[in-house]
Amino acid sequence: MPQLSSGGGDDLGANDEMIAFKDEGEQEEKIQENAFTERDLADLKSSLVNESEINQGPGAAAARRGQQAEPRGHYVEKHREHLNGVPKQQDGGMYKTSYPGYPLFMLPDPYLQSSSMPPSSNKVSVVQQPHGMHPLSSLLPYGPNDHFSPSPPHLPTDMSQKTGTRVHRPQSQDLSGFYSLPPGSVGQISPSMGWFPHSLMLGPSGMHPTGIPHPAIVPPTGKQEHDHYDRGMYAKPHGEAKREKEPKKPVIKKPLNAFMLYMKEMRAKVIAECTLKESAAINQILGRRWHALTRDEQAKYYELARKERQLHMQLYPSWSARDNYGKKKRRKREKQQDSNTGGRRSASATFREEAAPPALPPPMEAL
DNA sequence: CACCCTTTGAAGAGC
DNA sequence: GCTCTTCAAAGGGTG
Repeated sequence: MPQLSSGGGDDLGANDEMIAFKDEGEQEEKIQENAFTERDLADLKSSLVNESEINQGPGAAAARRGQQAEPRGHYVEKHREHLNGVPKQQDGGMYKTSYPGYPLFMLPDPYLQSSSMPPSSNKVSVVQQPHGMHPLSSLLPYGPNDHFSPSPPHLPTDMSQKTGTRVHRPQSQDLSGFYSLPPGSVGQISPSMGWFPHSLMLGPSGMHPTGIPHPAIVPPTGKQEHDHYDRGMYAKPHGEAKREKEPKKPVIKKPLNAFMLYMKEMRAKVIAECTLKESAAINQILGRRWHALTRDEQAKYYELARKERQLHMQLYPSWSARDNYGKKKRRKREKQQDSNTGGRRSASATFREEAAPPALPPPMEAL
């Protein structure tokens, strides 16, 4: 069980949360990770899943796990990033994979070159890696089976064209640091980009002014928008023609925070393990696992999230989180007012606030 | 079909 | 500065 105080000099900003976790009776879960996994799954299953699923749970999960762990290794990025002198972390594994948010180029691993570690190995083995995959590898949620085409024909080869995006990004050489993008590499989208929403390949609307598509840009139609958008773009039913004339402003999504990144990575694993698909239940499990993570493990996600925010800021300097306010239907506040106390905040969130001061931001010295 | 649920964290608004 | 709200992902569930 990792000691919070052992982290050494660089404060990664997760201290407070981790301290709070101690109070949540999660300690034993760290001590017995496997037990934890099975217990929390069982807990949720008992309430959310029928017994037949429970019976087949671990075995089936193990079988699935075997399939999952495989295709990760080749996501390793060799190129170095020099992101504003980001402090070198103890675990280079964080950067071993191209980050799905910025799949081509993002976060090449400074520590990877010497890479004494095979891509699939687990330096951080405390909680998360029963499957021999890197924590971030599943940030590429869609595997080789994904129908993503590595070099989509509709992807403009002329990446200099910049139209339609509402955001303006000043020509910044800093991006080279983010992207480490070799000439022509945009057309060489690796399978690791399987996550990549097709809509992002569609050109102006989803294309960053640099020509580098960004996952934060999505068509404005909502959740599965990229699917619909694709269909609209390629199938073009009659009714769509009109819509097409009105160029939709792409919605620039918020950058994912550390937990979101963690969720994105681990969701598939949890689903495989517990055969649950209901996201609410999955997220509960993930929330508990998040608390069970060691400081270092969390720190990796905080760092990644920080980089994502940084990149997001560079890409969309004029973007504000407020831009997306109201994009989702406004939550029914009457409901929260009824329940009172803290709005939509969960019990655990409320507890965290009571138990510990607000979480420190990710380390800023790297900024 | 739109929204809810559920999680954590970031950011913005309001006081 | 603190509190509250909204959104980010995800996909089954619900009305």
